[in-house]
Amino acid sequence: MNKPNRNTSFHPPGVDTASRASVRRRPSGRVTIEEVASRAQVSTMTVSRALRDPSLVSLSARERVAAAVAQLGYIPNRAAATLASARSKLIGVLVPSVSNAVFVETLAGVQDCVGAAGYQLLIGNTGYSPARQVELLSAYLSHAPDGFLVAGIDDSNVVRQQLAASSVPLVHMFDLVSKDEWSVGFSQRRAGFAIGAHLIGRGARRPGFIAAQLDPRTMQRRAGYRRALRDAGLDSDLEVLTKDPSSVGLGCRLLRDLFDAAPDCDAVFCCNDDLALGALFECQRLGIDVPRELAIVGFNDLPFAAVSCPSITTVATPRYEVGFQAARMLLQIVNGITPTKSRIDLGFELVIRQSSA
Amino acid sequence: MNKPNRNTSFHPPGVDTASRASVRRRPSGRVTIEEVASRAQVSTMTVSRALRDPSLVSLSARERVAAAVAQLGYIPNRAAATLASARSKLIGVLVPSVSNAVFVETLAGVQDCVGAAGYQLLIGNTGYSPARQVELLSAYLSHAPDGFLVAGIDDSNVVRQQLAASSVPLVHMFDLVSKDEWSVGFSQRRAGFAIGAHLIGRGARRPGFIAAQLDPRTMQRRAGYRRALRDAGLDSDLEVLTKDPSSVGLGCRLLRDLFDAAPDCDAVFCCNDDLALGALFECQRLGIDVPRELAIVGFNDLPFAAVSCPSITTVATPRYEVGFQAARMLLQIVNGITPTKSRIDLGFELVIRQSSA
DNA sequence: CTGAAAGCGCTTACAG
DNA sequence: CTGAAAGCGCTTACAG
Repeated sequence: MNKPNRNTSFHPPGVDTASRASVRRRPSGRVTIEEVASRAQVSTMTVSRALRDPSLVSLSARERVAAAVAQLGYIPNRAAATLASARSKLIGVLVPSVSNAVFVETLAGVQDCVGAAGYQLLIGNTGYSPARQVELLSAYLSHAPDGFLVAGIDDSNVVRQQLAASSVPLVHMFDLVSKDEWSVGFSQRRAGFAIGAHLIGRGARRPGFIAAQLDPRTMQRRAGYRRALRDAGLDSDLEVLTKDPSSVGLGCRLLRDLFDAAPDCDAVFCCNDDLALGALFECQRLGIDVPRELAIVGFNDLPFAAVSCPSITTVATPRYEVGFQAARMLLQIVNGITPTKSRIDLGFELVIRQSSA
Repeated sequence: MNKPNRNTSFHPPGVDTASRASVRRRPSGRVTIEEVASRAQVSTMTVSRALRDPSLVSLSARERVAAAVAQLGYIPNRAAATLASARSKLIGVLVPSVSNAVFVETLAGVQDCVGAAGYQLLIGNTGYSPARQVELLSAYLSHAPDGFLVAGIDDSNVVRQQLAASSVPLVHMFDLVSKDEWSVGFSQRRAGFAIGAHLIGRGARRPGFIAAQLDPRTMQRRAGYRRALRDAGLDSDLEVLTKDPSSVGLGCRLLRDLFDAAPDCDAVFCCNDDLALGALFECQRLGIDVPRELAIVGFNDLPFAAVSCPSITTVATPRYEVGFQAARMLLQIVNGITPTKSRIDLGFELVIRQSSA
């Protein structure tokens, strides 16, 4: 054993390994790279190399290191590695709502992409609030993430400044921003337009729109949808909007409000599938036949939309892919590779089902 | 400016601040505590104290530090703090499925509890796989989390060893384990029993059970449910089980399978609300009247259960509270406070609605 | 392919 | 209330 005594007040007479009395130690109890090195009869540098890139090290050294690591149960200390290398292997992810099924799948895409490369995620819920964005950002910045992946970031003020000042690379998810920034998403506007066009093509004379939260993406869908109606010479002003957070129950309420406002309404575009499901339930309760009396369209294609009764027409969004591709882009940037395109449009697909057949 | 020159190859003649030629620097570009200290005319220790606990520092020092921090845009480097203090302010959270709405709310509870104390979460998806648990655990261990919060951790083998060896405090969520470990949850078994008893009390003669995933918690619900049936002298063997992951669509399929197996089935306990919703949709498609011909009961009380048509009887589970309380318990342990109870049973509530009225 | 030295940016443990 | 010294456990930047 050539490991020095530590953590002991017992000094065997005659043998004083800590002869330089001023040396103080603060042992953390963890096995360090130094212990692995001494056991493997190599320097700490060789252990470090063997662990990060075995090809840099001779076979015999590699084997001795592996054995020592296994015997000692060595686990590298990332805080030390981060401090020394200025690489945290952490990625900050900011989404408006982690409870929203849409972002849950996006996070899965991100996770699947970065996990293999050994990155961990710091996931933050901005709750659509700019103040919260600023808060989270500074909290995350102290962890020195190698990059940021963000959805629905306020496009003005403090947030952008903070980000720019930190010089941490950032990729936008969902929002297709200006070409001098990085982004992966699709056009909410065009998706909204496609829905409007579908309802018109199907013969709707008095379509309505119901929406909650009223975040920018929702408002873009709305703009596209309204454009389609106006292009066809239809009234686009029939809508029930609320800033309340979206839920199935809210869909029930908004559907009722819509019908109260316009009993002749014959189609409704719900800004997301939860609202559409609520609208469908409410129609069942009110005895309104879907789609004969009222066509219903949702947004996102959540799993239940395909199997409800009737099944729900919706727009399938590439949310998993948005997360995956955005993460891939970020990893490229982090590793000094310039992505070929600064803006990736993943498109969407209108899925016509029974609720508007 | 008493800040030494850095990052420059320009050496003004006569003034050589880096006279000791052997000193090499690897500047990260970040503002450091040293720069704040020199600007505030105090030592780095005073800055450190002012930032962590202002009460340890004189008012004037505090003010100068605050001003310097603001002027320089200083952001503390957590990696350095972690290395020096052996406190990472990171908490590892392992759940079976981050896409499951149940765990999403649990994570929200955890977040709300630890966020205020400045902790960040490392969230991992075990996918109900022991191998994945081991993987995630070692990955997280290198970040030296101050504690772990886990749900559905394999109760045998490697996992527990890893955890014990690391001596990182751990609290179990959902599973109420032995009293010499920490846990917050409720009795799945009793909840299952309550459902069985309810269906019997309501007059069910031929109840069935459908379930997916078949994780331990599901099997505990099943055990309680079966016990209730057997206590009442009913057959408890009518069930359709699959290891496939749960979904609304799967609920449709399992309901059909159940009816194919037993056309006289008059009630069904679905192991969760997604399955129950699918079962309800399928009944609507098949023209089966719920609850007259078939009573349906779900589990978890997800938001849609209260507003579907008919609304769905289910068990309201304290999933947010499980996360919050478990996090609270963990924080106490981390801070050296011994929680009064090692096992907190949060209970559950049977919510009877139209689908089994 | 290998290693000795220095440093990353904080906090601990002392000492005043 | 304040500060100088040492150290946390790695990796960078050199040099062989």
